[in-house]
Amino acid sequence: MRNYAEDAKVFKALCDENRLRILEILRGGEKCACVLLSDLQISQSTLSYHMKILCDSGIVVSRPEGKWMHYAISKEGSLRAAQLLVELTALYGDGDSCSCCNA
Amino acid sequence: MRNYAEDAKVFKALCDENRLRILEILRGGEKCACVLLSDLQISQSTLSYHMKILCDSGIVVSRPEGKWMHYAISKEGSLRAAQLLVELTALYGDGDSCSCCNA
DNA sequence: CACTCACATCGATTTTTGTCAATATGTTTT
DNA sequence: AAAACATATTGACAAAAATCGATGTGAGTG
Repeated sequence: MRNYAEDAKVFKALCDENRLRILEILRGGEKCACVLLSDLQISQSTLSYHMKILCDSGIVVSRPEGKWMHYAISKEGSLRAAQLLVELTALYGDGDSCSCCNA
Repeated sequence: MRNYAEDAKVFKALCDENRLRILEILRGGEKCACVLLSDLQISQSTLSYHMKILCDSGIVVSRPEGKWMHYAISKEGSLRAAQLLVELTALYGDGDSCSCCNA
């Protein structure tokens, strides 16, 4: 039995344009919030909001260092997300048609 | 240069509980709308709305047959989605830290 | 210890998404 | 051609998500 709400959370992280932009930046390696903020046209509170969603999904991990926050793509989290996607769309059995209507 | 809106569309298809339930049903093979409708506690118009989103994402394909509509998971679409996820989270270069703050 | 700086949280607002009933469209059957 | 049926679309509304300014929190600095 699946927890659809939990599964959906992972993909919610990926369905906002700004969060995809953030990931694009993080693909180059770990970045601190100030870099992200200067690259995106959003306010500081909005960035914080998005980073929370990305971290909660497991795709991004954070590392506090003094008063700065560093963010990076999590290889494990990304892999889990990709595996989840594959699972959710994998056919099982022989996948024959239903015969409810066109019988 | 990426089209984030287009990329996001794929994942939007996966971030609603009802759409994940629909996919779970379709994993067993092609189904017509009436089967989906009877399995889910949603109205006919709501089902139609969700199917449109799933089809637009490429993850599901539809096949009209007379007055009935058959839906199935698209292997190609699913694969593209999984590849997209991998791309969007793939690190490039050596992925070293930024040195903007903690210099 | 007061001050500053970076980030998180809160409250309010706007935008987007999901939902349904009603209606339109298109197909089959009589 | 009309009736019946399956699905799509529309319009209205409710719920959720994104955004920002203001404020709170906690770490470094003078």
